[in-house]
Amino acid sequence: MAKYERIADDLRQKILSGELAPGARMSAETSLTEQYKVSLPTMRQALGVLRAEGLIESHHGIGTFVRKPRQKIRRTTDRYQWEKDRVRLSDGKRAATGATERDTGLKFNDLEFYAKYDAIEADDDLAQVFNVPHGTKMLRRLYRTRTKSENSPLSLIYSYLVYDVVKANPELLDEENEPWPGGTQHQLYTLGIELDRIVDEISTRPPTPDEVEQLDLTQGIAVFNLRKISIDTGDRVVEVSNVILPGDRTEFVYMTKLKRWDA
Amino acid sequence: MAKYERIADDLRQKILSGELAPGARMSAETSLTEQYKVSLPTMRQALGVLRAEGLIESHHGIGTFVRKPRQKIRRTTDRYQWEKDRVRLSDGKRAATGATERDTGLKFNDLEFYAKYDAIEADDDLAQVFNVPHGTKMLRRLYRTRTKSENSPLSLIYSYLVYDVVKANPELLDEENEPWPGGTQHQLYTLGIELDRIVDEISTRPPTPDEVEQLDLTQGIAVFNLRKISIDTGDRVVEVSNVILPGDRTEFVYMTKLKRWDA
DNA sequence: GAGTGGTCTAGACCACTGT
DNA sequence: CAGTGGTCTAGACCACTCC
Repeated sequence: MAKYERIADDLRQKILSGELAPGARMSAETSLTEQYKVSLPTMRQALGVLRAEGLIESHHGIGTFVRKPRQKIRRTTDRYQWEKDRVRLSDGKRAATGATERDTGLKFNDLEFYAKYDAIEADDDLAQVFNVPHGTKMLRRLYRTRTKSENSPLSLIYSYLVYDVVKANPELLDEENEPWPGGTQHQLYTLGIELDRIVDEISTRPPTPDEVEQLDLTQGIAVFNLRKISIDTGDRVVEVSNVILPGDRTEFVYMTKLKRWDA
Repeated sequence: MAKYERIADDLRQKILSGELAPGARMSAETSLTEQYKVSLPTMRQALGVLRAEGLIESHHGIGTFVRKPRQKIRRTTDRYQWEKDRVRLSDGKRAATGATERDTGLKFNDLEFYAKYDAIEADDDLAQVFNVPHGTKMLRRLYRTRTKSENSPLSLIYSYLVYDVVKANPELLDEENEPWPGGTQHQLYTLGIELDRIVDEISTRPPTPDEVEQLDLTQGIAVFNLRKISIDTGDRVVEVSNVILPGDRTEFVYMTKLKRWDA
């Protein structure tokens, strides 16, 4: 077994056993090289292994620390029905709280919303999902929600709608109207659209360099890619969202109710 | 910007643009050091970045290759109802095909099953999920399914049942009876248990060194951790599975049907 | 300024694969 | 055997953070 693996194993065991507690500062790299009697690059390779496993994180000029488990965001299956039930409530009640607050347990005032709209032409992928011709004009909406306290972004959302459908209500074309009380389901409601079902496709992949920066990830932490497809009562795809969620903070919970056997 | 980042950016662009096609063999490291006029460790650092992004993979003694996108396993929401519907079919029909074949599109004969049973005492986590005392005797079942063609494992499954519940049917205590036609839902049926609902909790994390080996992953590829909780018609937790799935091959699809607004 | 992690080098040797 | 990637060293310099 390689030296760096032995060192990584040793340090991993110390972390998992609690000898090195979450949040604890580790010895400096130069000091560790003396302890383990190896060269600096070898020591750094060992630490790189633990970093990729999400066990430690290093901060330039400060030190290397044992990583604390992060607060999970639970995204549950009943979220969508909850949103639908709220669509026809009064404006005030809808504005009081949103789905993000529900997932995180945070308050409206803890969060900072950012939205940006633009128009694009449907690429092959979008054209296929929406079942519209390639090049169809689409409204693309970009959302970012950050917590004020930690200044940590919760997700990156890219939402797509067919432009000609949306323009029936010009208020929906203006990003200044975000955050919209009641969210997308209420926005669609103003167009006379009722949702029949929502399909979630969940995959995971390594983050792009851009996402590492935007979501404040450390090396080795994957992202969830959630594609959410909303289908209306006429079996038409009316909205598609790509939601990028940090893998270390997110948990999905889906409940499948089964039919009873006939008596 | 650091040298290794410039090199990684350059190679990444070549891969994404298709100049380096999927499956293509890259120049040897020593050759790349000459091209980019850097030292070997720096070159290796650049390649390490791309490896962590899942774009390339290296094989000792052979070379470094552009990674091909892998065939996805789709795990859909209607899988559980499909399993339940099959529980009361004849033995022959149940034996003909299983849920794994359904997810992957493979045939029974393409797959190699492995099961190992043992008895353990419930730790805090299991005791809480099952709502039984700490230390309760549990049947732990370990499953591995591999494709014969690729010899690539599809998942690692750890399934837990309360021992005293299972022992009513001694056949369920013997791993030699696996693969059991109709799977866990049919096994529970022989105990007189009918499932009411199944809750899936999905999270993602970096693989442990053991999982990297078992699932044939490369550095930087996360795993899905699916905790599947089966609840019977008496609101009792009857089975819990932890399923470890390779992040680069798996996609979850969940459909949420919404109630209609009152007319 | 002192201490930390981040980058980089030139060169050595080893381990694995295929011929 | 030749060619490949994997490991390791000793030492240098830089960039960042805190005091």
